[in-house]
Amino acid sequence: MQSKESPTALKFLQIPEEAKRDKILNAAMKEFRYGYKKASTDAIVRDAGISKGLLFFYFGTKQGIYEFLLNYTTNLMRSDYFEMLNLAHRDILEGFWQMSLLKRDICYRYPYIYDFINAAIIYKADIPATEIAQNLLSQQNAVLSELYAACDTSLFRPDIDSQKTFNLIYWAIDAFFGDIDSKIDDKWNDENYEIFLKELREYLDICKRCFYKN
Amino acid sequence: MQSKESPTALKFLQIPEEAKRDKILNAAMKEFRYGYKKASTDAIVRDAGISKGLLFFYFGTKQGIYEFLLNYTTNLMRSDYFEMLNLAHRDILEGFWQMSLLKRDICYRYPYIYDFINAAIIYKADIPATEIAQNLLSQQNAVLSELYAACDTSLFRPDIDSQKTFNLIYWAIDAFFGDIDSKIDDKWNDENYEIFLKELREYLDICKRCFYKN
DNA sequence: TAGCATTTTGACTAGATTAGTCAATGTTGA
DNA sequence: TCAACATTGACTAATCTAGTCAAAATGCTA
Repeated sequence: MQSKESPTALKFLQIPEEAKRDKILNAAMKEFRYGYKKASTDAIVRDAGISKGLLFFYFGTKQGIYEFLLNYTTNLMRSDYFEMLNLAHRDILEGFWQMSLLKRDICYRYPYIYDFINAAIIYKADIPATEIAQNLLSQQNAVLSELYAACDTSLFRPDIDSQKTFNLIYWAIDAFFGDIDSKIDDKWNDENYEIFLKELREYLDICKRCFYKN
Repeated sequence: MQSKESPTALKFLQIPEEAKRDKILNAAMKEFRYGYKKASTDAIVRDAGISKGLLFFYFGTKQGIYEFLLNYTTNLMRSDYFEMLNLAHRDILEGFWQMSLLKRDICYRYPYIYDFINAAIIYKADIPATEIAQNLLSQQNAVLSELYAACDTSLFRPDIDSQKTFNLIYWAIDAFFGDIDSKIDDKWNDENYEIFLKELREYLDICKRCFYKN
């Protein structure tokens, strides 16, 4: 009853060990970081520690891997962003704080997920299944707009353009993540988690003091 | 008297037309954007509009191209940063303003130079001639430290850590550049130059009002 | 005009890499 | 013991790789 071509990569989803699944996903995200064409399936299997045959047993084709990855990451981000939007106070700094916690969790599990998603957006030229990538892009932009719309800008200093204030806060957090990422080689672990949270909180406090009323 | 192996790519520097030189440099930077191994010399010549033979006539080997590029960009950045440090007022916002003007000029001429340099720093693993790349990295870090050292932090609000204030300003400018880059497809031209300057100035003014005394 | 040096070409090579296959082997549970 | 499934890795044909080189184009001098 089960077709040979498995468009939803059923076989892959049936792997019982989550750790193995994630190892394959991470290897694939890492390799697709620079777009579709430059990625090598040999490199993926080498990195994931599985055989060539198994990868194609799971996904059928290279394009199959890529499309599964696009869907997987899109859904992951979508559910997390929705959660964030629900949690978010109208105080945008609290919203960003929640988002940062989610982002940190995602990056801990999938260190290359943002690289992968950015590549999908930037290098759409050499990528198949563009509709999905396009969706992803508009979705990402939509989240920022929604956040801004939900944000109580009356908390901001009245003498400064609130969209620009919003951008400055967003950029600060984004750059802080980038800075941390470049400093940590083995990416995230539990001991630098606390340091990270403490420092991030300090930056958010500065933003509050500088960009908010009083 | 002239050796067959030309380590300094003399032949290339002797090209009279600057436009042709830049076209080759840009094609190479674009292709080396993801590190050394993933770059294809075929792609470079295709993009630069020259023949395969000519590229190797200029640079000898693929590694020759890469090393020349590393040297070229390092020197370019070094001279510009030195100029900036001289120009920089002790008011860091004015220093960043000068830096932004230089950066814009560089990106106008070499759209992929920052991608190239970042790749050299991040993916040092797959790159030959690591000493040069290492130099580049420490140089880049040194510039930020020098800027901070030269900066008159007494202009900042006294109730906020001045290193963090410095970082926030730097990050804002950096993210602003990134944001502009992602919006402009054909990168820079003369008409969006004015818009860019105006908006950047606005962000710097906000920084002044929020992070400086009074 | 001829003649020489320099610049430029692109077809060519040998070797590496590519996505994808498949018969064989390992593993599981009943 | 056996059958269903998971996993392997050597293998292929096609493409891509860095680098070569004889030939052609161009510029320069006289």
